[in-house]
Amino acid sequence: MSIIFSRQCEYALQAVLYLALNSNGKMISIRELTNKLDIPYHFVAKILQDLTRKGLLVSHKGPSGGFSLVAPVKDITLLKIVEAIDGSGFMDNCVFGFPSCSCDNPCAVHEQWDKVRNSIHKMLATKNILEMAGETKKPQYQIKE
Amino acid sequence: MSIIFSRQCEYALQAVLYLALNSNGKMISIRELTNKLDIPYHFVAKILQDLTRKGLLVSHKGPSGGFSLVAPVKDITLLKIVEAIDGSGFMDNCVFGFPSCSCDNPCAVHEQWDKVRNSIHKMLATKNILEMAGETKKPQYQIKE
DNA sequence: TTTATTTCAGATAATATAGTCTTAAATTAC
DNA sequence: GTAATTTAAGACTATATTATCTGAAATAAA
Ligand code: FES
Ligand code: FES
Repeated sequence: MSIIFSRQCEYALQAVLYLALNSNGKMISIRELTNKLDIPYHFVAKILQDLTRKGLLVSHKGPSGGFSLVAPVKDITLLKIVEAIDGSGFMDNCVFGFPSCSCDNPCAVHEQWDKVRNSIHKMLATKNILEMAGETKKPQYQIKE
Repeated sequence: MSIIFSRQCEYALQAVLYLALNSNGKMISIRELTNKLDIPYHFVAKILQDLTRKGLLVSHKGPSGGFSLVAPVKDITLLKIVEAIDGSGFMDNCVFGFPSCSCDNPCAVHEQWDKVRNSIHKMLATKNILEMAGETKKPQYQIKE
């Protein structure tokens, strides 16, 4: 688990990136996806269903069914996926866990943390999924045959 | 819970900062500390014992006993506390949760994440606890009479 | 129409994290 | 020495997160 996201969220990110890279028109099944990425079938199934309900994916049942990204891929950023799973405000809390995080009564690292927050936000929000896909060099995503 | 640390770790940070601000030679009891910070007594007790075993705090039993920071306060950074609780390598993982995080086969945000990592490291490692204490403006730490 | 494939939904189990309770041991103050 | 205070340690409970299992519903292909 990365320090910033839940497992669910990580799986969501991996899956969406896989869809962006490997679905050329066709749909991709949970089976293929979880096999390739080596992540748990049923658990990920639930996550994909969730993302579908939230309008980020489309699904289709039956043979040759599966999941794919919704049409306007350019609008999908990592941030949208993260917010769909971990909720917006996933970065609003104080590093020390103090009840409130504000400039009025800051903790010792509030100012620096604010900069880190901005960096993370930029990291998640500036590129869309297709652009992300191009920059990924993970063996799991090597398109085969 | 902040996105980067466990509850345990947050409590540890809060507690150590409290000790830095409020112990003027004397020891501070778990009771006082957890009351002031409004955090769970027994749970925090265990954390403080842990930090004591790891040499960051000293403890003393009996009336007027309690905890205080070890002598060379200048050497104690947030990073040391975090590493004592969440372990070192708490920041080594890939944002996407991919099995390995390296420059050889980077994910789409690896490069940017590396910068964030450095910022966080700097945030935790550059100032010692006493310096931190001075910059904190939380009502919980208002020193009373 | 039948069969195979696939998502969908809900129940259940396993694990990790957070938090509590109880008793013992040490120490101080009287 | 006795009583009060405080940390130490271990068992226990609660909650959240992660993961699995089962069966139903939809769909496509034969
Ligand atoms: S108050 Fe601590 S990060 Fe904002
Ligand atoms: S490979 Fe993803 S952050 Fe390094």
